[in-house]
Amino acid sequence: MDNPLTRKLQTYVRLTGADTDRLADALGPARRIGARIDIVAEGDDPRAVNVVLDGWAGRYKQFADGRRQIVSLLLPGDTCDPNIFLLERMDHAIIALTPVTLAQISGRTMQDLRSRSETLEEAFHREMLAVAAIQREWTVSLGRRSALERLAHLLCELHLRQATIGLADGPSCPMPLTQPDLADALGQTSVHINRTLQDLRRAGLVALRSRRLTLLDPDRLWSLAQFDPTYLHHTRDHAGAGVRPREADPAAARPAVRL
Amino acid sequence: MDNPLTRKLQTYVRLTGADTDRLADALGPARRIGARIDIVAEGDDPRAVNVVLDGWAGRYKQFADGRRQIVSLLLPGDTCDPNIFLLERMDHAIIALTPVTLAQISGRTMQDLRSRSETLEEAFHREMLAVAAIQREWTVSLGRRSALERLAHLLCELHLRQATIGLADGPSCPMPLTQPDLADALGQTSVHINRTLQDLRRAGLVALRSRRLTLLDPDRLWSLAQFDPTYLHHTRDHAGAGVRPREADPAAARPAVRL
DNA sequence: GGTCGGAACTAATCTGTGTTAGTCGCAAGA
DNA sequence: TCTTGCGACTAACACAGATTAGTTCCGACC
Repeated sequence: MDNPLTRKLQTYVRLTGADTDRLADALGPARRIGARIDIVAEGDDPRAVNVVLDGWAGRYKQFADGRRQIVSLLLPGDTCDPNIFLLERMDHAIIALTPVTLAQISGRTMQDLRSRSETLEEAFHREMLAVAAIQREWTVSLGRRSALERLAHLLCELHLRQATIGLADGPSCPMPLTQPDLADALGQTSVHINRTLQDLRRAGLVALRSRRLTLLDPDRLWSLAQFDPTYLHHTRDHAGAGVRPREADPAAARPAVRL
Repeated sequence: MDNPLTRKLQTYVRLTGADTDRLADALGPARRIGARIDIVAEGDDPRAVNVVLDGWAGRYKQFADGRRQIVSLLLPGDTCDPNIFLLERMDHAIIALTPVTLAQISGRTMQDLRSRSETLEEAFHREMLAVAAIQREWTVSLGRRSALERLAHLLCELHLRQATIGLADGPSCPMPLTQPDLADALGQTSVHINRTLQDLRRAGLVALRSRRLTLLDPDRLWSLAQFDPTYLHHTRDHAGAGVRPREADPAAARPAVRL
């Protein structure tokens, strides 16, 4: 009953006890997957919906010449798309970025769940909308944000997404991505990620060590990243977990923070 | 009955006459919107689902300092998300990139449509999956593709998406985007778009004038872009419309085409 | 407790793309 | 017909970030 998927969906709608029971029953047995192992390969026929219970995973596409782009991150409570079983072939792969615990929900069960509960149906729809919005925000980052803004924005997003499901401890939270992982997510090289991270540290905005992130000055970080959490579409209030900066100044034609 | 939305959904599932009739009835009266006008503004409460019947629109986000990123393109038959009415606030705006004809489906009607027909329900779900896949592919383009590959890839995508709904004429199709539009979609400047376009022309790969695109050498263009149409997830066969190159050589560790 | 491999970090150099500042052509309106 | 404005196009120069080639650090495993 207290699994991250339930907590996640609770941020969109108020689930009844019956809903959470059904959800818990729907989850298959937990599976452990080691770090750096593909959970799903490109070209697979996706038979079931995978739910991340613990650890981080990432969707990615890789070119023949080795270039790789991580296209989204799956944190605890995230699913590899509630409708994925409708497709015949995965167009991308999913890798465990840390050791990961997964549960599966079969396509059949998923359809049952949604047809039995309007609330769950709505929750999954909202979840899909939120995922789409995150993907759009990544597109914006890769297209128009500088290295510094891009990294700052991602760190804001990851902190908030974790705070929402109770995984943040005030201004700090897990951040198990390596610098090469960050590079593949942000469309850069690990060398440049390192430089940019140093800049953020030197500016006193974040601390990041032993896989743990602390937002030292959330206000200035949000402002630098022009981070507007609206896009995460959490309707019920969990956001920020004590780290909600005041409204950004809309008059600022440039990020308020420079380094 | 022969509207682009129907044609689009037909690429995913086989719709019955009853389905297409219901769809046609669901569409509200057509609305004309002039080029460069916002169809939906950021912050709006989305009451209904907009469907593009004619013309091109684009989702975008704009920063206070003027930087703009077009996050996706809406072609005829595309909807601004079948579930959008669940949200309270648009996190991005939608602009008419050409004069556009729209129809609306209210949230209520949309829910009716889907609850009355399993097939329509599945069609809309598949449509959402395809849209998500396109968004991921854009993320890959912005993150890891060079200017040349990026532009080539987008042109392939736009040609194929139009071919699918019967808007392409063999290897050529409408392409009403201006170079500044392309720049905002590809995360670049119009100056560089122009340079890159000249390169593609000089290589004899495409012709683009008076808002019309012709793929002069689709095989080499697909190969340059490493374009793999799987991600569009059209299960029924409309793709290519006579311009389907043979399978790309998976052994090629580098794009086969250089300039 | 050593060694091994990958992640963190640094520095020098290179380059793809941005910036700035134009010209030209064309289509819409006055 | 003349203007106006925007899109297509070009050139010179600047710079953010890539590339290459390391060294150091740390944790996992023998």
